[in-house]
Amino acid sequence: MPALNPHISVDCVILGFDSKELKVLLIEREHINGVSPEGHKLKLPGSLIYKNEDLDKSAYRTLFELTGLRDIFLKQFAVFGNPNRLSPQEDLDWLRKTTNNYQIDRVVTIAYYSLIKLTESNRTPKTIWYPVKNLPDLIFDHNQIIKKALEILRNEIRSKPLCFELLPKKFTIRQMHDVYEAILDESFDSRNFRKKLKPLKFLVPLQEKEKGVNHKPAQLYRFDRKLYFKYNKKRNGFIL
Amino acid sequence: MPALNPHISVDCVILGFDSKELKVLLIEREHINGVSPEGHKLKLPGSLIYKNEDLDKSAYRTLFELTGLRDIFLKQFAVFGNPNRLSPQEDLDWLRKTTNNYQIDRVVTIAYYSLIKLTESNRTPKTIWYPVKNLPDLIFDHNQIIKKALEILRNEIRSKPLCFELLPKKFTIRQMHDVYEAILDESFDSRNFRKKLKPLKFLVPLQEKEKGVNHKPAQLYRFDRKLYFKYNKKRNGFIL
DNA sequence: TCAAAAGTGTTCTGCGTACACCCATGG
DNA sequence: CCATGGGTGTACGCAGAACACTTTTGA
Repeated sequence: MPALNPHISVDCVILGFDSKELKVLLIEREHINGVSPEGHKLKLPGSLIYKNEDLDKSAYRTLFELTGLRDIFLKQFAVFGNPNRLSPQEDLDWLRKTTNNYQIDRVVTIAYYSLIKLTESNRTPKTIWYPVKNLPDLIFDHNQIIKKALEILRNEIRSKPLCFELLPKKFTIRQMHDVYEAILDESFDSRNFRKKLKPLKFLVPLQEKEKGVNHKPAQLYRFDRKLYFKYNKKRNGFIL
Repeated sequence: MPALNPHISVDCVILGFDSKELKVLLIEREHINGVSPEGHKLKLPGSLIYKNEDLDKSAYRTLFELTGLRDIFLKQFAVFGNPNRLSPQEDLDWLRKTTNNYQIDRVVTIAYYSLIKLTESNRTPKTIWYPVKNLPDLIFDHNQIIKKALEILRNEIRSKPLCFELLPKKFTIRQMHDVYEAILDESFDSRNFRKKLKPLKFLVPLQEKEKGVNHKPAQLYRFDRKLYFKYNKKRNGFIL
């Protein structure tokens, strides 16, 4: 294993949508000598970077190691560098014990966020998906990191095609609608919402409809990224 | 002097407006033993942080020490952590020589941007204001940092009251207009521009007009920050 | 036949945009 | 009296917002 850089870490705020609400991926603080520290505190997936590792690479690696997730979009969104962020003392003690050979003093963390669709397949034993409303107390400043991620997401989702990260490849208009409502915590008239989507050429209707629902089955669409970049080079606001 | 943390630095992209174009504050790379290194390379004001120093504090301190500027708004906007960013070798050699007692290996830098009005008073001997178009080659990845700062600024200035940072306390509509044109590199119809500003209650007209100009003197305004926050809590787009 | 969501159109209002002329001042 | 920018108003088109009913399916 390469040497760690004990001054800099990455933390990932992975947000998922289960067709109802927005959830964040948390993991249990690793046990020390097989014993769980008091309180079973939860944390974001994250770790110290390696000495010669690019920050983005480190974020992808960490996420994969801790959750098995890979090939998902990750975006750096903020830095948390308060000299006292490794508190309370109990949390710092835990960190020191789980990184044996390093003298941990102060760690500046680079925070990333990501969006993924939530299916049974990413509910591994290691990962806990927690609704973003009413989170429990997390380790260090992780509550604050999530809060900031949500603020940034709410701004970016209005002008970038982020919602497709939260949806399956084939999706219905209703699903898009629900994503926007869940993230922005605001409700949208479905007729007006559809009207806005109609002219968007990068929403390609498929020769396929929803199945096995006890109501009129909805048209399925896919997102065409190429068309998006072709027609939206200058576009400022995407939806709403 | 407190101990430095040789792993983390801050760099400040200070943008100024001289009523014509946007300029960025650069400083000369410090001399080594009184001898200027070859090429007289320029750099952003920035330095390593102290061991126990908050990142924002460090940015304010650094800026003050290197340029004499204080009490200006500074905002963290990105992190640059490429393991090879301290290149070319010549630049790294220079950095090592000017921070004698520290072993510099890899430095992750936290970048801040700021906006100020450009007057004779901030043109100190130490500072060089360089038009952001056609910058020379700067040290390390500083060209890239400035490019990113401009991208972010161009987005933020549309939805936040940043333009007032670039203007004197008393300003005319024309001056605001020029700021937007300079930053967004786009031209605006002056009648429509004024029309958009009319309803904004936080633009308070003063009992005072421009003086000493050889044309009809313009109304002076001030920006009322309290009114801004009162009326714009939910407002999404500010101008344009 | 019922429940549940899909899908469709019109009207009104407000905002962005295009565009031309007279006004006040200093030189 | 001239040059320079300050300051004003109107008409058009598009886009957002409000709002109700018919359709298709599974149970």
